[in-house]
Amino acid sequence: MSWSGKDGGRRGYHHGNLREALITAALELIGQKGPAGFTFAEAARHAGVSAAAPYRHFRDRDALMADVARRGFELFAQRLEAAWDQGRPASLEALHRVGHAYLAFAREEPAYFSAMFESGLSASQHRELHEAGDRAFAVLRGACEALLANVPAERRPPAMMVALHIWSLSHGIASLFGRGDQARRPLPMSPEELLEAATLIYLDGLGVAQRATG
Amino acid sequence: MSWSGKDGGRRGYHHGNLREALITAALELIGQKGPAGFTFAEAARHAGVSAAAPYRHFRDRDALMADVARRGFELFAQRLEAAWDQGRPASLEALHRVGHAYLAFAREEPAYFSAMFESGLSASQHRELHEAGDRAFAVLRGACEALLANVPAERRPPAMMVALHIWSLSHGIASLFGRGDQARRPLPMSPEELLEAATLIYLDGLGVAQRATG
DNA sequence: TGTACATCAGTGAACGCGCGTTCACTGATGTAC
DNA sequence: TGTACATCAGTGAACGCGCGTTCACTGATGTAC
Repeated sequence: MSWSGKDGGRRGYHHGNLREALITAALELIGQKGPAGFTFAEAARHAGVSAAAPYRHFRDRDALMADVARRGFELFAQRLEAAWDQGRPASLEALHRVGHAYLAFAREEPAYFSAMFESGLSASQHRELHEAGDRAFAVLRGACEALLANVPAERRPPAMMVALHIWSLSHGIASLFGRGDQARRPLPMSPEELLEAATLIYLDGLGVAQRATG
Repeated sequence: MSWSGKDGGRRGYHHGNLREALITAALELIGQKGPAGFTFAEAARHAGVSAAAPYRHFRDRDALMADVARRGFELFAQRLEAAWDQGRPASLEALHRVGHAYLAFAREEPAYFSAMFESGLSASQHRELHEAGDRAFAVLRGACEALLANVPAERRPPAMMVALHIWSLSHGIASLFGRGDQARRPLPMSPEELLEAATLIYLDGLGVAQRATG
């Protein structure tokens, strides 16, 4: 039974919250079988509803997938934002927390992660999806700006570039080693350690690590 | 017509090279519609052959996909190896070439790239796939060892870690920005520039950039 | 408070479709003698 | 060189299946008066 309710029986002819139930079902299926192994019909079955019912809420399978991905990006942005916690107590420490949050999201929410990055949806065709992705990136970018704030202007690297570098690094580690559904390759160290070490070395190369800790 | 032959007609009852033709068809289909949008039946149709014919060459769809991915890793390793060119004329320059080759592969061979990294095949279940992936990584690892050779032993970082860092960075950039099939997000600089800058900064942080150029 | 009515959110039957898979078969190819 | 035979690599028909989608329908809910 996928729909909520204490008594274990449908409350009536109407489901009550089918839209949410379909999204939950989609997440379960994507988590189990990857973004390809999820069909409109099976999501309906999971929600305990006829195959025609989902059409009241989503135009087609892609629309449902896009909504899952959008929610994923929003949850992702929230998690990163919470980890950043306005850069307290120090921006470097907070940036490490953001990196951990990135990896934690990939590990704990593999279904969202798949829908966001591997579902084959083109962000250009789904405006809200694109915007939600931008909001998540903006958190990382804001963090990098704060981190660089103490660097003298004449030798301050562009925050945009730094944010792209750290995003790419985090994403690469998450994709290659940090997935929850299947450990892709064994590592001599944890993904978290790998990311933290790389971040430190990179910031050292920028010459901002020491300052950022102060 | 997918099978080779000058006259444009099947040479006879036998295809002659169906195995290759199926792999070519799979690559076309994956390139067009992603790793999910490829079926055994459609690959057969592309090869101009009945739906039952592929079973003479592959146990099932997954076996064909795994073979595509394995070939992808082997081609990938060759490209990286050629780009490295034994570290000539200097290891840093050669390492940049390897990075460019990584991005070029993702852009020019999106079908292979998808099959290798996004097809949902578990490397643990396909030994040859795992081994082929290791051979590709070994090229990068060898490059990092050469790059670090001039660093005094007491402050030399582990080549394994450096290779993992650079692989992750390259893979992240390729996944997020460098795909040939769909430009995922606009960038203020090219993926190549982004990767090259990150590599330089990172190596600077390791304290090996200057030595490596010499 | 009750009633009539509009709207909403489901049902379930039906359809065409393509896929995966099996099967007995047969044309083509290679080889032993 | 010819012939018999084994093996290989295809065919094409058939099957069950699940999916996507449409449709007229109907039970449930909300609201105007």
